[in-house]
Amino acid sequence: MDSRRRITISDVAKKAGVSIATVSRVLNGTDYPVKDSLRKAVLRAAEQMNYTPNFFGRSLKSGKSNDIGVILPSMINPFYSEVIAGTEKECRDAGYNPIFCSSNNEPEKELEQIRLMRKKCVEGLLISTINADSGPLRRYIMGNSNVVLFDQPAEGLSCGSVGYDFTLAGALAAHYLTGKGHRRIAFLSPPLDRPSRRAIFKGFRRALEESDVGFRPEDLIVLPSETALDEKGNYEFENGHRLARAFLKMHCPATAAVAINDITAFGVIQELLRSGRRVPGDISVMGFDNINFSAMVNPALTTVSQPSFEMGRLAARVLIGGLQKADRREAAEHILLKPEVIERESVCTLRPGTDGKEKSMKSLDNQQKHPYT
Amino acid sequence: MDSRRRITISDVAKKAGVSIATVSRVLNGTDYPVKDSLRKAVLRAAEQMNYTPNFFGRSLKSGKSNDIGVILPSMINPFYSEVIAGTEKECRDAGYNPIFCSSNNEPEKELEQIRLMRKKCVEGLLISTINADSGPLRRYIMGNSNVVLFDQPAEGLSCGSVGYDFTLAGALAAHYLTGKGHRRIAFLSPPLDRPSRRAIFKGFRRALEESDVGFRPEDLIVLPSETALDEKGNYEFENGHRLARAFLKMHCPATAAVAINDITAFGVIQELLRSGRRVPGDISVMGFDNINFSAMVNPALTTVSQPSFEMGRLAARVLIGGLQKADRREAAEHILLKPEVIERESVCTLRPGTDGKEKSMKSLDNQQKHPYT
DNA sequence: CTGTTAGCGCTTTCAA
DNA sequence: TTGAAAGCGCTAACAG
Repeated sequence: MDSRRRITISDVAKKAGVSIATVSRVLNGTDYPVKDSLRKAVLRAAEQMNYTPNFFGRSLKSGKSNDIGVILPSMINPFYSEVIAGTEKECRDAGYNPIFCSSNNEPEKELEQIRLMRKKCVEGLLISTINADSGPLRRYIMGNSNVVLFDQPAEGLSCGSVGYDFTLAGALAAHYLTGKGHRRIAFLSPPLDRPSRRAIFKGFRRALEESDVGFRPEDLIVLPSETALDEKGNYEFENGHRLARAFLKMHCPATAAVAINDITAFGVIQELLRSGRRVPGDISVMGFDNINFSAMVNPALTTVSQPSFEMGRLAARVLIGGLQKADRREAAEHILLKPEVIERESVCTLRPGTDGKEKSMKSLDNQQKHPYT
Repeated sequence: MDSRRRITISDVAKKAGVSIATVSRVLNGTDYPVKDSLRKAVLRAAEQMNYTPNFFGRSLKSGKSNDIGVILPSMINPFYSEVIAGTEKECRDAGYNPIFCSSNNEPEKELEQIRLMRKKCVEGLLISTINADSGPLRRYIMGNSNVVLFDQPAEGLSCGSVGYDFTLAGALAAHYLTGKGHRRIAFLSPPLDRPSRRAIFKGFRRALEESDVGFRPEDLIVLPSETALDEKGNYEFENGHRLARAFLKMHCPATAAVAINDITAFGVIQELLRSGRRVPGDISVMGFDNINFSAMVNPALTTVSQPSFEMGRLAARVLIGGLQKADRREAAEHILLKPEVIERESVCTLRPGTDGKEKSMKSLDNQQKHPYT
């Protein structure tokens, strides 16, 4: 960054008229005893020369980088932006530097990023993996130390994790909607290839089957393939458009639709609105995630929250906690975050005994609580 | 990451029965001549031991880190998420690793991040500064090398920059709206303390004054102070709510409102809708930025684009270009990105000769082109 | 073609 | 209380 050669510790030592050892001692703020006059001289020299210690020298010597690698499927998706915010805060507060990188939803790239992080000697790794099969991951994650997985479940990896109860989330959505009087509920999703998606659907379906309303296979609308993700990354919205078109085309009689996540729900709502349907008047829509924007769209989205910021923060906390324990043989920590339904405006309550084609009522009334929390 | 001591180059050398120099040569893929049998032995040993070179050793020796620091006001704001995506792509394609960090909109923190990046010996720095006064920045940005500023203008710094024509953006919005028949247009913003905000307003006001419609001071509605930013970072939306309330309370007769950015516009629209106004039926709303979500809200937001992804990409490109030029005395590169209005659904066209209280017409018609491009 | 060796900047023993 | 010196892992100049 300087145009000139970088100032090193020995430049400072020379100027202050002391040894490099002394410089190192005062600049590292240890309680090592140094005569006050020398200490002042060092401080002044360093200040005057605008000295900045070189991390590489230090890290090479100490074997510690102070870095934590964070690998995400995407950095443009607001869900992960919120994770990043939580992670960054927690890491910096603890004196670590997070290094974020995205796998861009490509399994091979994820592995590449892991390799890169190893080269950079990160002290730990936070991963939201898209390698459904944990095999390849295992190769790079040796021992159970210093890695915590979050967001996406990964079986058979003996490392810490911060997960989310996707199954319960699906169930919560089903209960909420049936509680509002809906008897036919469509489930709208791109291919159920990720464990998280499958879990949401499983919970949703089971909750319906265990209630008196039941679930009909024709109410599951799955896209044949995911929309290709462009550079800007908002393929999920486009998925929503396609899903709504499919829904409309097959004249699905559902009075409510659950989309696999908030952005997809935005696409569904927009397409429905453009086709002349009212939301939630004609059909109610729910999402999953509760990203910031869910509160900003119109109608504001009723959704099931996945605490993104908290997840990012906790993942960092678990990792750092493990780092600081000398004893690595301790059991890895596992945390499971709970979903919660966030009531807003995109779901209407149906009057009992009707078939759902009536007018909407704002669902902001809180009278109908869901059975879980 | 391993539970055991890390494998070093000399471990590999020992196992392969060669010197460390040979290992270095084959593993770095130079065209340095090495006998084929030895090369194979090295490769095999490295593979078997799962050897990963240590960047610190390499960087210390070579003086190059391959890292590029990127400092942003926020990582949760989707505008910057898009910048990040562009930057990450460009950096990785060129073999650099971007290191993202946020100043959290705090000038002091920005400086701290710059210091940190220096310690980490980044080869260059990309900054969207919030230090309006470039004085403190200059202290850390010595020489004109290896820094490029983007997004926010900063005067008097002799480094590369990728800017955006905020003034033109403001003018474009004004022209677009007057072209649609609007004669009273409110300008809604938190305090005009940042150069970018001031520039937008300046362009907006001047365009109005130079046209036949003029600008009235009472149509500028500025919040006394910005909403405090919470951890989740969506204070701009709240600003929009407050702005709309102020607009309503003062019975502003404007038929259109321009908000300082898209998220603020979302807040404005939502509050207007909740007060019973129709958008764009009763009042049209425009934003600035064209973040991904602008297309997802209802009505979809008509806005003036600031090419975020492109900006991030270009900033990285300019920086890397400079890095690779041996001659640092060359003039720093400056790029100015142009705004463009993105027509969607939040602006209606007024029939000439009426006072704007009539019904909306979808503005998706493209008949009325704005005078710039 | 291959190996030996000198450092890169820093921390930290060890000796004074 | 201070300084000398070893050495972290790696690259590259130099010698063979």
